[in-house]
Amino acid sequence: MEVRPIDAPRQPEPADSVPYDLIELFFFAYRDFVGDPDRILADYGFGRAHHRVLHFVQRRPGLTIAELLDILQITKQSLNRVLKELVETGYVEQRTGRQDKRQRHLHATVKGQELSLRLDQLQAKRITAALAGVGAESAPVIARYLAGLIDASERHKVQGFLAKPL
Amino acid sequence: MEVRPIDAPRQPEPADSVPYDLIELFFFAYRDFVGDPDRILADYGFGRAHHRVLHFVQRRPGLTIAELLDILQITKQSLNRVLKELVETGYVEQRTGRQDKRQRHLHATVKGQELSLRLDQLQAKRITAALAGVGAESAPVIARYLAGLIDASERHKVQGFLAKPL
DNA sequence: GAGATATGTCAATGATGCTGACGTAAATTA
DNA sequence: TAATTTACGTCAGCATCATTGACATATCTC
Repeated sequence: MEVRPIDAPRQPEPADSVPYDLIELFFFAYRDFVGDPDRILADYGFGRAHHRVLHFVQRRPGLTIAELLDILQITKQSLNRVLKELVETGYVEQRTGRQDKRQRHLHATVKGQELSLRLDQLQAKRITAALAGVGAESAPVIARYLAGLIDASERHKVQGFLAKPL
Repeated sequence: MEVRPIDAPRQPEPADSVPYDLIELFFFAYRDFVGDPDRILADYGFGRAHHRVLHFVQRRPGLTIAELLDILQITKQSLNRVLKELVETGYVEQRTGRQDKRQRHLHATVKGQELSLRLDQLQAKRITAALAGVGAESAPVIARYLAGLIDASERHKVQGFLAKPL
């Protein structure tokens, strides 16, 4: 009564066109990449979502809610919870827009900058070590590869975003 | 009464040792990388966790529960729910070990292999396109970079895992 | 036979996301 | 000026994926 699965022909037609190693390495690498910050964030009662918000706010002082939503691609309800917590605990500050008073410009406080930098440095350390293993001259190739993985429709926006780090 | 955040000195000491572009590209790339499968999985009532289980079971026929837990690094309670669903819907099959009857050896059914391949091919397509952008000869460098991001304590295990795709 | 091991399961909880609906203030446009 | 749109906030409910802790069962090992 048991349906015998066939273990043999796993790649029916497209032969070995599937780069399984890159797929799996990406999974493992991302898992460990976010693992370091996760452990620290837990001490603050924060999660990965808080890190993302804090990171982008710190990197782009004056960012508006709408811009942040566009970057993170989550709903405003999802953002609101974590952002509210970051504001209430003094890591992020909101300033009403001078030109457009409907907007809220986000800024990391000194406390927020310190935490953000601490977390980013953990990831930087990991990246630097990995780069050292392949030669730092490969950094641009890796950056272009990662950019190539981004949705084509998003790529231009992201690259513009990266271009102006301030 | 308002604490003025300072936007200027964002990198107090370590200057520009933080590779922000690689940090952010990794985030965006991973987000879109898992986005494709996510949309399809939703049609099946599955989530990302189901994909991960199905993928590794398909790649490693005969995998035991303990081995799978070690790969995914989640608790058995977390695994149990998604695995049970995959078994009940006929994507994965469990076979009691012949030598050690306590073990459950996991196998993807034909149906499971088809779904797994379909999802993996989506990611493969994205990877192939990104590789084409940087030149396919860079694949080994990228693979080594990603391996370098993995926890040193895990790296050997993962690389051994990748080596024998069976 | 005792203890360790592999797995399964119940219950409660938390983090992160979602949809839908509604409200308010401010900007824009007719 | 009046109507509409935009930017943001919030309430309520829900889904997924993860957690911890406790306990049960079958099987293997010593």
